[in-house]
Amino acid sequence: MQIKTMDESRSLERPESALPGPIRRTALHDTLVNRLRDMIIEGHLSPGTRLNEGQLGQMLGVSRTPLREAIKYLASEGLVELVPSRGAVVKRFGAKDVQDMLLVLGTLEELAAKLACAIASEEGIAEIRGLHDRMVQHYKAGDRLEYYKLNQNIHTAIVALSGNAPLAEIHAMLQTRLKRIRFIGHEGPEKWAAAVAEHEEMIEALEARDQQRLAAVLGRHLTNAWERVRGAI
Amino acid sequence: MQIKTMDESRSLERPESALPGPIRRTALHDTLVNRLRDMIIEGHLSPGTRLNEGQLGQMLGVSRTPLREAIKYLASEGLVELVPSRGAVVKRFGAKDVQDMLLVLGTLEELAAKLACAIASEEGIAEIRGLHDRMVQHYKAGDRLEYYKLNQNIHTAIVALSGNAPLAEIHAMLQTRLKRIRFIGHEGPEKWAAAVAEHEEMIEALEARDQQRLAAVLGRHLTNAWERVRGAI
DNA sequence: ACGGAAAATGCTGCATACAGAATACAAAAG
DNA sequence: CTTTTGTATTCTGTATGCAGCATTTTCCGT
Repeated sequence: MQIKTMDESRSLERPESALPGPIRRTALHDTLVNRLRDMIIEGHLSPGTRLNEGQLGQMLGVSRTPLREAIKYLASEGLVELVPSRGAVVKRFGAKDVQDMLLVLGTLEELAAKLACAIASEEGIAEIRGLHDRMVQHYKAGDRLEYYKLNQNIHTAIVALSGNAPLAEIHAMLQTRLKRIRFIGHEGPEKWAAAVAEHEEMIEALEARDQQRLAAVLGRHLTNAWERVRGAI
Repeated sequence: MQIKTMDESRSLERPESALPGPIRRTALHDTLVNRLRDMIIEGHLSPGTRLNEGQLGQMLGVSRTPLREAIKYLASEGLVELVPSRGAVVKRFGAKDVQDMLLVLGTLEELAAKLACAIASEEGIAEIRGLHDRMVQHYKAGDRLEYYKLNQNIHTAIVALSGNAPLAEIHAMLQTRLKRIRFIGHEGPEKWAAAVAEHEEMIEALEARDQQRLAAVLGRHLTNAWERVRGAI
């Protein structure tokens, strides 16, 4: 076998058009990945079920080829499991898996908190304060779904403030895996209130750039998250 | 319907898939993923180069379809980047990316160290001691490649001792991304000796189940790793 | 000669087609 | 009635073909 180094394609600098991007050309791949992810997270594809390619492709209006590629992508993300000659099945998480993931997630968020306190811009912090305020409004209105979405966004935004791209990427992956679990965990009013209070403290610590306090409350927040979902598994 | 959880087929020692190998028992997908990974890590596909599907498929003896699926998998792993209408290019890491990844890797290893000290079995620790001793032998023999492999294996094994599967998985992903970088970083004799000494201290701390010391030396080890490779980027 | 537009080439993205494996079902033997 | 075996169907795994986009080359006008 001859493996020769492939000829170097030249610079290939991507246009990197950040903002002016109309949703003009979105590759089908991304669309499929997102739709499949949503179907798994929202429970339309429950854990353990096999992903029938023909059926699923017809349902989504695409052929099997791009669908299979999307499934392989999700497999690497850890949402589905590839079984030889038998296709893909939605991965199921046991209680220990969830606990382990929350532990890692908490550690990553603590790291992100330290970095964010050190280097975040004032605008970035203000943005998170804005997200938080909107989240509180949804909480007062009793809108669980919107609350939930903003909650996730806040955690993601804090990690993004760390300026560490790989950290943000891994955090997003773990959060995605846990979304399905959290989707189930419907905590009672008192625990919900406690979660909101923790968030308030988080924002205050961030605004004060208090690394220790932010890391501590994040750790507590994740521990409590485990308490909230442990019954639902 | 029973779902049996398949065990890891990720072996440490890959049989270095021979060319005429009609090993049709393993799924082609895994084979392709591994071979592409190796080609990227070992530099046969340098960062920035486009992955030409036709050419690569012919080179590897497969058609484009399974190759594309493998590429999508690697994209989710972060080794290649998908550019719409232009295929996949080998991701290039800047100095900051490497530094960021090492920071996350260090944090994860510190977490793993704490867990491992708490729950590892004596056999598990003894096994790592064995790996370490073999590594030292290769060091004394001046065999860089074998030393390097055992070095990676030791870190992987420590993380595995934590008993936290998601942690191990993410750690492996990051380590894979960094393999290409470390493959380049040929440190001089004195730094090499320092690295070995750090490893010796790691093992001692693990055998003593000293969480603080193990976490500390792991952090120092990763910081030094950054010093060793920063020139090569 | 020089600049620019239009044709040409190569590659990706997607759909379809085909072969082999796994499962389900049915019939026959104990 | 249970078990086993042979067959049929469904689904996965892989190959191939075609259309569209990106880039390069060519050719014409100035």
